[in-house]
Amino acid sequence: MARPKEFDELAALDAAISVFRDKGYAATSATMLVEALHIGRQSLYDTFGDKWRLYLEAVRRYAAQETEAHLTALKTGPQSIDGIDALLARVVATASEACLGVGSICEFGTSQPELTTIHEAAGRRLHAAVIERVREAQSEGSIAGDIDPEQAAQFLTSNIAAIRLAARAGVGGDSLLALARLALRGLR
Amino acid sequence: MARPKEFDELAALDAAISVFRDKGYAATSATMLVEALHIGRQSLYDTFGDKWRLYLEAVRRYAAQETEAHLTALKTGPQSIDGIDALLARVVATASEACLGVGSICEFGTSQPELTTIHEAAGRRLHAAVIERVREAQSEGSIAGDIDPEQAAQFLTSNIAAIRLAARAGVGGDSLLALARLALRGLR
DNA sequence: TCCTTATTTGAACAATCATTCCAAAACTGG
DNA sequence: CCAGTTTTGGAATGATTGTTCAAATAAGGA
Repeated sequence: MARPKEFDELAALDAAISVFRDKGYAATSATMLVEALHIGRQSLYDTFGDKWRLYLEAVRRYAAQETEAHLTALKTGPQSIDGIDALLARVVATASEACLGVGSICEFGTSQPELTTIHEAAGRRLHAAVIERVREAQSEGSIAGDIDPEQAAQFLTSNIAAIRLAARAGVGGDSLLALARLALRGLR
Repeated sequence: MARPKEFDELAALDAAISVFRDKGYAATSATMLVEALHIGRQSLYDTFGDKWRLYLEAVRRYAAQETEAHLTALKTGPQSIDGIDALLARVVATASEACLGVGSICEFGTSQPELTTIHEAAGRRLHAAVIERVREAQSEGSIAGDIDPEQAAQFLTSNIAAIRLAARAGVGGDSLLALARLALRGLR
């Protein structure tokens, strides 16, 4: 062995995430990536293959990080509804940065199987956790019992995307908070 | 005067809309546009200027068409709540096609003033109509009186985007309907 | 019918794209 | 200090990008 790896691969991925999240895939050039990751062109291709594979890896990492943060927020509070509330509050608080998940869905829809697989994996994980939390909240009486927990979970995750989209459209923080509050109100 | 125009400019714009709406701006090439619009390259540039101006024109036309359709749906039914219901139902029914508005927001956020202007113009128009309808529904008793009509309107338009985003992510029609129903439930 | 004026068409433009080759520089383990 | 490997930047790849030039085509009005 001689020289070990000189750059942090995960840090480079994070840099890629921040480029892709606000430029999208198509509008991001290899040159932009080289500058943002602070590594040489060849290192980029050696490490990540090509632009598409780097994108997939970035989305994968972003989805994992984001899902983890969501699950952590979900665990908040004495009551289950507090966790759901914390989840939405976190989304509002972080809404100033574009969501790579939303961007990725918008740009590619379900046309790229490799991408869809990533979204579905992260989606299922969050979905299951939200469903469980909704069920608990129902037995605690803070969510109406006549609501299908699965539909409620879909509604919540869908409204998370909606809040982020509204933020990207320029809607202010106060209004985003109102969106979160009304979404919750629908489940009472 | 010599030769009249050989192609329908508005039909060409509609073709441009359908390309941009499912490829996005950056991933759409001039060649793709030429093929989709069924006009020569030069005719395209003579008529629309360049790719960006064509995009702006497409978004403008799409926004106008979509706003009009929304306003029409809003007028439905004996009660005001029926109009709101029809609005959401239409969104669910047409959700299989990508929304150029959502795509445009996702791709550019508020970074392009010319684009933001278009969105805001269409947004204000729909927003005002929804607010009015919400107020009526409140006096008819089908929407809770303690809800701020402005926030309710924002919530509704935001959920319209959410439904379209969910559809783009592959969520089925039944689930989309459930999303619409839960959104409405939040206002009761 | 000829001329004028648009429109269309296809070739050509320079620029940029993602990607690869290559050789020099940088660095660590031995 | 040397060996060996990784990183790096520049040059070059062929393909595609958005855009324009120039000639050909067509349809009024004269």
